[in-house]
Amino acid sequence: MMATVPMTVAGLKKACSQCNLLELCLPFGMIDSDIHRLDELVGARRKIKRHQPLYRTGDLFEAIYAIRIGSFKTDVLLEDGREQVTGFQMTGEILGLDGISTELHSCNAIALEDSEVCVIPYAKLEELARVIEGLQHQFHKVMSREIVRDHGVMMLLGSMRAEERLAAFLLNMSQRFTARGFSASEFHLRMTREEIGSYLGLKLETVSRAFSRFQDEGLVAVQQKHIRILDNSRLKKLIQHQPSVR
Amino acid sequence: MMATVPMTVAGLKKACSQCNLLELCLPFGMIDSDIHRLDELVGARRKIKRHQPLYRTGDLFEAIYAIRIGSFKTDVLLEDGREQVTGFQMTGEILGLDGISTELHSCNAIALEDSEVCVIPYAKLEELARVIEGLQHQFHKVMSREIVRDHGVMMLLGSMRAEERLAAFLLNMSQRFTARGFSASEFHLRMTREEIGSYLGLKLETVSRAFSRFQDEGLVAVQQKHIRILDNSRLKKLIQHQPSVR
DNA sequence: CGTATCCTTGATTCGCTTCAACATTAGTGG
DNA sequence: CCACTAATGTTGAAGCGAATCAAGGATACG
Repeated sequence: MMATVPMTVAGLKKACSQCNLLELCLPFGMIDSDIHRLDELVGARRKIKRHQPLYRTGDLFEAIYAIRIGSFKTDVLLEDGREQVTGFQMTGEILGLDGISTELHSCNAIALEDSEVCVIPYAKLEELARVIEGLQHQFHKVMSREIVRDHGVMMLLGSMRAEERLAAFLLNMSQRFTARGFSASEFHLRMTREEIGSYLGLKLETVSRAFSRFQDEGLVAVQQKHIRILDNSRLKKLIQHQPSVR
Repeated sequence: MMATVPMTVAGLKKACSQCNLLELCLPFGMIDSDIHRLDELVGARRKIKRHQPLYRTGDLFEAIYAIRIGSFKTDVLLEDGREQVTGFQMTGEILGLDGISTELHSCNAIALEDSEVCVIPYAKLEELARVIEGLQHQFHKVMSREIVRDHGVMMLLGSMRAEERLAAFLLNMSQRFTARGFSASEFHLRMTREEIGSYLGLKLETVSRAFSRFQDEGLVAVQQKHIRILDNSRLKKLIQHQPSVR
């Protein structure tokens, strides 16, 4: 039942200890000697083509995934067809934590571009986490970080206006690109206006209009999916400033 | 630094193995022999008066909490004063998971009524989870469940209309009261209209109006905080039905 | 290179918010 | 125990922000 993971999928090359995403991924903060012990944890790699699912709602939960290359969105669908994007994930981030609770995945994870993930069999993770203190602690931190992130999105959806939401989204993307060694001020969004809108609780037209207004006001330069942030500090102010001074 | 927890606060009476909240709380699903080993985990009890915080944003994270008596809200505050309620918690539910990620709490947990919690020192929890497989697994499930719950709230905030949100909220409360052996159709809300509104991303007036409309249509009987659900199935339909059939 | 997808922009509509007044309940102290 | 007062809840009218409907334009992908 818990046999060795097949080595066919993408070959079992080097694992965590050789990976350049260390500072972003699960092993972040672990000591070197522990990280070497992780190499046995990552079973195989899996390539996912653009627009293809890594997993779907209802799929049996067996592993979590660390993104090596590319990016994903996660979404939840309502019976009547409404979609809510619950997050966008970039390299080094972990997918699949939703499945632990019921042993079935509770959302869809869709690749936004051709991507590759490390498959981390969950049973093996729990086993190793019982032996490697640092791994246990890091894993808990990853889950907790996801909870904190979700609270931030609730704040966004529940209390912010359209332009504030988009500003928060852009600053968040910028910060995450920076953490990956890319430019903080210039980047390429992998998702459509509709997906951004779904994530922010807005319609795609509203997202488009907000982009245009930001452009008019010299906050950002927008050319389709290519974004250049021109005035970071004014974007930040936008988030915290009440519209009316009351 | 990690000395024994003082036994003064509320005395160290019997712990998990004697508790009647087993099926709802952390030990859910664990085998009896393991549950007995949990008794050393729960350090002390702590009483929190109505409107008082169990912890606040920025507080050092040292423990998670299981609610024994009463109920709480968690919220996040923005610099400009805006509040987002991120959840309401009832007996058996776990508070404080947000603190693991940075070792500082990232939200406020406020008692909605006079309440009592079991203090679970986090260091001790990690330690025990390395030895008791069932505890490890249960703890992970609790965290994952929180993530899944948060995704549900995002769906609510991002994709639903005011009446759908309130219907979803009422059904959720009903289901949780049921799980605690209370009536599914009649219960007392501990939170104000403003707090419900903050949670649902609505103003208190909108919540009040939605309640009134539900009452007019015979879905529920509302008398301030006392709620009686009259037509459960119609409430459920409300959530899934698109307003327009297109 | 052609076509489907994605994006932008305008006009109008609609749902929720805001502002305001009043009603009710809960909490406090005499 | 009752009177008083603050907190909470209800309801109406008007305003506004985002959704909807609609058309045209740019891009990217097969």
